[in-house]
Amino acid sequence: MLMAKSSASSALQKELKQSKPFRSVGHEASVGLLRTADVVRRRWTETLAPFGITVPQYNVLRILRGAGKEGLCTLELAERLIERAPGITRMLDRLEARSWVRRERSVDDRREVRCYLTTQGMRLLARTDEVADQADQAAVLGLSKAEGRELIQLLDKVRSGLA
Amino acid sequence: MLMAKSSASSALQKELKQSKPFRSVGHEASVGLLRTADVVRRRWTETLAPFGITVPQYNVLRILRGAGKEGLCTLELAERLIERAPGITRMLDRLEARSWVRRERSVDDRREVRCYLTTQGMRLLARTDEVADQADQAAVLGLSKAEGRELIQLLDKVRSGLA
DNA sequence: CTCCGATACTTGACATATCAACTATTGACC
DNA sequence: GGTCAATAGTTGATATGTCAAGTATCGGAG
Repeated sequence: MLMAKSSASSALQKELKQSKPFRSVGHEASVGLLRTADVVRRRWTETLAPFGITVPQYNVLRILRGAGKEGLCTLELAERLIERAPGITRMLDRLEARSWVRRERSVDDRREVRCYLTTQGMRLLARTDEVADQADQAAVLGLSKAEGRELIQLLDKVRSGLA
Repeated sequence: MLMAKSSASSALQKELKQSKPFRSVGHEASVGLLRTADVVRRRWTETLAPFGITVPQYNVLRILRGAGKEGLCTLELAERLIERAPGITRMLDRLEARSWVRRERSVDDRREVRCYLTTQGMRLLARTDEVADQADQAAVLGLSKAEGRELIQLLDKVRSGLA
């Protein structure tokens, strides 16, 4: 037989209303990745909106919850968020102003600023847990559990290839 | 046998220095997706920096190139970028100031603003084409061609599940 | 102890995104 | 023809990211 399906104009190509097919597998994967992440991020944004926090703020709070009593310093937070320090400083300013985070100079090394989740911050996170689970499930709604695992592994490979 | 590997603390879990495993496949996929997109975006940002344009600007220019002589109106651009109009207006302000884009009121419907790529804009894009291909390839460096296609399909499913 | 390079932020300036509110048109209904 | 809701954009305010430049502190060499 000549062909089973070849490149019968992909789903993404239609979404973008492109007349031409993608230049390469790499290009389509790249565009698809950014676009899918935008969709997932948007869903998370909606999920968190009722609580008055943004997605990056939520990530910071969750990381601090994971850090426990010892807290984390600003640059450690930046590193885990794959982000530059300036943005973190300003986000922490806002989170501290709303009493979800507490900061203080480290005694050991006075250059460091250690950050902790406050009790109020913990209460806020606790309230989000239920809807957060729902948003997670929504992200893989179209996938079987096996496909979900497959996706996770492919994403791992993409990141390690770019490292 | 008891188990082959179970959830032997995932790659992502280590990247994030998390002591606890992810709550669910959905959660890990969700986090992995956002994180991988950040990495890919960063690579694109570096690739485009020498040309003095950002990733969103590059996307707008490419969409306008694809639109050809008829151009596109602001909201059509917004729709293809999965983004709100306000951001587009301001980005177009900057692109027009740099002479890569031209805008004019539509004659048919004076509410619309039609946007076109200028000759200078085309020249700029032409110069980026080579490195753009390289960045695309880098994104799937860790993947075989078959895995690349697999990833594309899984991402399609995620988006259609969230639609 | 002092100087000096490295480290850990912080601040300023600009590009992106988002929401809400406002202006200009359009098109449909009466 | 006039009213009015819907459509297309723009503008203002806030949050996020990024780079470049500045401040405070640390740690080691002399």
